[in-house]
Amino acid sequence: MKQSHIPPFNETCLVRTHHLFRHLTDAEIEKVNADSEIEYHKRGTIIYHEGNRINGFYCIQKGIAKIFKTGIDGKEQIIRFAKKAEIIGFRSVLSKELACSTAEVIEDTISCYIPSETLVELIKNNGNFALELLQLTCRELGEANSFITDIAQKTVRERLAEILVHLHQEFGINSESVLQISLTREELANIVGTATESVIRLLSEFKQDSFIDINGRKIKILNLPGLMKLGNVYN
Amino acid sequence: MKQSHIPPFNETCLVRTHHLFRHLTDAEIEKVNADSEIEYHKRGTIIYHEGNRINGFYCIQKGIAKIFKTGIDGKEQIIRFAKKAEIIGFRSVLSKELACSTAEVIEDTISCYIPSETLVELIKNNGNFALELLQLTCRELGEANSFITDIAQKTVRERLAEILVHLHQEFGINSESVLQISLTREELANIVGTATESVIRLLSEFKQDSFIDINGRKIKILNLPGLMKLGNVYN
DNA sequence: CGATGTTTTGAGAGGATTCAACCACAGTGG
DNA sequence: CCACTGTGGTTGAATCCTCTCAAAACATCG
Repeated sequence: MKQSHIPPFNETCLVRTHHLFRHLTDAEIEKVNADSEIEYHKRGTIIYHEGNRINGFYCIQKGIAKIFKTGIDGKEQIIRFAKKAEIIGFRSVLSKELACSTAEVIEDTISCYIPSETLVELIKNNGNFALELLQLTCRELGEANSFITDIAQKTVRERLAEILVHLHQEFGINSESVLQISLTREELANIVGTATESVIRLLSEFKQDSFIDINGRKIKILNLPGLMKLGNVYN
Repeated sequence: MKQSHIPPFNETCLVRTHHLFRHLTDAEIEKVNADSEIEYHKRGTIIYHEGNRINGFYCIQKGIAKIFKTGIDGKEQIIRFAKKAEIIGFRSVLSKELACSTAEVIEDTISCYIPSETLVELIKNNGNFALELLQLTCRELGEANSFITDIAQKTVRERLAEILVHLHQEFGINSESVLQISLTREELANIVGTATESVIRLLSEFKQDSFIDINGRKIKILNLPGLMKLGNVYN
């Protein structure tokens, strides 16, 4: 529960701008803003930890966090990332279980902490909001199911190619075609579900075949369609 | 969309008895019962098919269905099972996408089809129901995430042992310790995410080590704690 | 400039898949 | 009644993908 104390940020949560909250009334937005707190987290900070109780959820305003579960002998499995306008931690809040994943910052975040009572009240009182949140959860569930199928059926090579495509979709590339998210080889391995060394070997193969170019943690996407084909990604 | 026509079943949906629906008012239950239709499906029947639009969801009253996704070259990946009092298909209904999985009956079912409008109305008008459904979805999402971690990190042997434990938890055993769900070797493989031959080999290893006994599709659980240990299952 | 963490590369071991052949059994039809 | 056919289960052997272990090169940072 470490929370970095950094220069004040004189703004309320940007709730108004979040798709999820678009159905809230002015009064409700008022309430959410009043109940919530801005938090600042630096790279490497844990926002919440697997096994702990959490009494609220977070809406990311800026930065990126990785959400992962810890498996046997401590190996982490990255479930997803959360970036601007996405919410994390609500799953455990709603199912009233202890957090079953850890959220760690990989790019300094500003986030908005909203207590669970506020969330539950919104769900109970605002049907459109409840529906919106349900849809969001269902979409996440659908993605999780797809990932299960992929990880069960595809080879490591296919999965790595697919993950690169997904990262491209989710975080985009800059003017030089470099992925806008910087991950260690180990983190990539922990998404794909493989060993770090395998990721390294495959990345350099992809490089040799001109699908990508690598410069440290900067991955330049040279041939997106090629990667999609490699990863059997259709969409 | 094939629907077996079998002897009439003079009852309304057993909505009242479902945990999920406990917060409905009498009027709402009336409405659900009026809107819904009983359907009978025999083993092998498809309740809904991946890629099709579905305009309602199903509440299983009796029997078992397997929910699976179809991966590369048609190999199926079983995501979960649905038995009495569980609902299927609502995910796609709510996220307004085409069905992204197929539901096939593996033990004759009686189910209750409820149109999506009815569901959406309930969510919008009954906050407690919305919350309940959200919690259900969150729990499913949590399970999916655990499964991702397992499938990514455990060996096939561990996963198979774990699946046997899960099936034991979910479907129980009869007086002779035989699992109350009957699956082909291929179906087992499609849960675990492996080849049919691997399942066969491992099952007979488990048998040799007296964890289980096998008689065709009947799997007798002889040493549950042993299986849990084998599969690194803690709970 | 040590010191620690990350990335690379190599070699060997092993787990899991694939391919192939074979058996058991039930249902079909001549 | 029995050959015929199809599905599900089993076993063996060869192959290959992936992991593990080990060591070295790099990088980053106080």
